Amino acid sequence: MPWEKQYDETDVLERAMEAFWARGYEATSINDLVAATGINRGSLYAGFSDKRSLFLRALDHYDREHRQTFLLALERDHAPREAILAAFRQVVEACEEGRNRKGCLLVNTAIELSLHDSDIGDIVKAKLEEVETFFRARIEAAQKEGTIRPEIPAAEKARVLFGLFIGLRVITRSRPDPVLMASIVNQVEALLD
Amino acid sequence: MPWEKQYDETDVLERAMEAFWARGYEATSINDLVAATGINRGSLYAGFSDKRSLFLRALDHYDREHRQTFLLALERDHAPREAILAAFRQVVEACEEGRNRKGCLLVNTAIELSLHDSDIGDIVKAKLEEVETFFRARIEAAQKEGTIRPEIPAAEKARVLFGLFIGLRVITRSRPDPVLMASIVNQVEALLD
DNA sequence: CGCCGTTTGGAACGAAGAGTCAAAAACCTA
DNA sequence: TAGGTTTTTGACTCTTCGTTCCAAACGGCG
Repeated sequence: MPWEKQYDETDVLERAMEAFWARGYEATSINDLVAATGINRGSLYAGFSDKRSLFLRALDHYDREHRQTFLLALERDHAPREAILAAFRQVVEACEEGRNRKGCLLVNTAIELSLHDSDIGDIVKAKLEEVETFFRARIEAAQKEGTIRPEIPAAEKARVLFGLFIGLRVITRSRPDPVLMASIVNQVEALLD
Repeated sequence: MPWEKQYDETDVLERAMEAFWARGYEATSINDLVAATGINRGSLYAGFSDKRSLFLRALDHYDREHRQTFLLALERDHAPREAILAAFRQVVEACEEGRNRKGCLLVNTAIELSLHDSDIGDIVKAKLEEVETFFRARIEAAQKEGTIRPEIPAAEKARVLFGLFIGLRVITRSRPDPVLMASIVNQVEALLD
């Protein structure tokens, strides 16, 4: 019967994701992916069909292991209002400590591929909408709790936070200036008052 | 003596810029550029050295003809406070009319190339800082005029507007939802009160 | 008119791109 | 231990990439 693959699929996806995240889709060659994942060219094709399919899997991996994990952790560890603040603060923190200067793979992909690959565009759009939904849900929960004023329009504010968050992710990749990032975090606090 | 070039350099730069703007640097091949500009491969190399140099020139052309022209027109045609609002409104308008779904070349480039090409990174950073400066200068002018309250910290607010503006430009390229964009414009009004 | 230096156009180059294939290696079952 | 199946491997194809080169076309100046 079939025997087990020599590589761990999740491991390969993680490394491929890192490569795409760092350089983007077009600038990452199959050779780069072979080097990054450590498995052979043929095994890559046998296991993941082609470059685009691998990218799709890597993007999905990113969404689950980063975007979703990130938001769930915030939801779990913080009160609703603080969760929103923590989302911004943690991104800034990771950037300043050099842990993440690559921005957000979903945002990077939105810019690189959304316009010309509508399948990917739809995926990215759907996943990013969940970020907006996260903000809205936290605002509504905070309003129930009494930590955000009830007359604030949750959906509208969530959209603004979403826009500001996207801006911040671009900034972390291209101009990680602490002063600039601090101003944005401050504004988030103000937005919730 | 040498005779005049058969093509208009500015014209070629404009078309090359459009190509890079639509697809990004890596995804635009020399063949694409030959097709887009209408001039021959050899003439492209004779006139612009190589792909990267042509991109640099196209980026500079974008900065002058779009970013700078855009901001100067706002400064000329609007009162300080309204100029800020108009900046956001005009971007949304152009997007909704389908005139510009390509986002901003500087923002797109910030994400695609800033991290791995520091020359380009520096240029993009400098040009984008002028957007932030525009916001700050308009706020300060409005404060002198009395149309924005003097106790608002101009530099800090300008940084927030800058972040929100970047977010909006990403959104115009990847998820041009009128409701989403309207919320952002509304928030800008609120920010200036 | 004929020379000179540029521009032009397209063929041609080597390198690198994505993707394929067949033989060897590896594991599981018997 | 031997057979059957699947993964692994790296050499291979074919295309496209960015770039170069050179002969032909051209316009101004003597």
